[in-house]
Amino acid sequence: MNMDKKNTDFELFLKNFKESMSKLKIKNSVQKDYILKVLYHSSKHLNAEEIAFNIKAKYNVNIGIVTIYNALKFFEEINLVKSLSIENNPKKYELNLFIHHDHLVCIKCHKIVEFHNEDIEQVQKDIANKHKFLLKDHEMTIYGLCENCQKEEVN
Amino acid sequence: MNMDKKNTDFELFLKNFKESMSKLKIKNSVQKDYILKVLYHSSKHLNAEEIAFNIKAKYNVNIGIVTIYNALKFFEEINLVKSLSIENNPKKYELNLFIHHDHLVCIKCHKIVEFHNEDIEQVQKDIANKHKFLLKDHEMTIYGLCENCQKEEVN
DNA sequence: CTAGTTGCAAATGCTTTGCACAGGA
DNA sequence: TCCTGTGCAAAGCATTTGCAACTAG
Repeated sequence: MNMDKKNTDFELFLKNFKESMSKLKIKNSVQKDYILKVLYHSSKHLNAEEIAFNIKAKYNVNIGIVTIYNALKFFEEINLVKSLSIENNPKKYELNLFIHHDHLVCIKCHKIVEFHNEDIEQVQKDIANKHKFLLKDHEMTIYGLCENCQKEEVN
Repeated sequence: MNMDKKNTDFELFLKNFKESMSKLKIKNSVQKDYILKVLYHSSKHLNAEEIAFNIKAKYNVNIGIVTIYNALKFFEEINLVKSLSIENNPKKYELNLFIHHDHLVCIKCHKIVEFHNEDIEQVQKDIANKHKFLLKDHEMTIYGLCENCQKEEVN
């Protein structure tokens, strides 16, 4: 996907989002637009500070960290964003637009790789049923050493 | 398992633990003993404050919260204890003595149910291999509403 | 004796809250 | 205009750090 295509896709997504908000009588703001824009275009999961930093770096716009937290909380409530907590690090956020996926995390460099696995999707249903839980979501995180960090371990 | 049996088991476990520490030239302390005792006898996952509270309640012994954190960190390093972070709540700890298991968490009452599933154990290996990660561990947490909380939802 | 442990007080770091003000609808 | 969203300053809370006193070996 080239950049023009991705930008157009984003504009479309943003337009839809803003229309939905209007219907729900929720105010739009440029701050929310920028947060979504950065999340949309980021290949990595970002924490609140990184989102603010990226907006400043890419668009030279300052957005208060409180606003970022407020917006992320709101986005999570409406299920547009998902968060991921790894150990004691700050929460990382990503848009929740596509198919459910889980994460592989390198315990050394903290690189995150996404994966999707149908067996896991099925197993979660069986386990929830067995324990009479009404399934809402699941999170699977595999910890290990990525290829690069394995090499460095040898040194 | 009756209480006498469980206490005897614990005494044996503690004896072994202390001997291992001695061999490694690591000092023992009554504080660590109490922390292990509470974790051993708890059916639930406990956070640092709860561990301190339980030691006070059951044995009328005061242990500084810093000491609890220090000990838990040490226990995690030697792989005797595992921790579990759920959303923004304080980390919960459990002894890591038995077979690997994962968790079902009720999003309403925060009840935690443990489960073990061989498919998940196998799938994690396949995924780690596929992405050339050296597998260390994994965590799977299923979120849902437990039986009781589903009933309450109706009201 | 002495190196490692304890635990108070203070610091840290992420996140939330209180509130005055700005800006969408 | 009215009401919600923004964002500074301050608070909150789990956890860590600095360090003096203590203690196991």
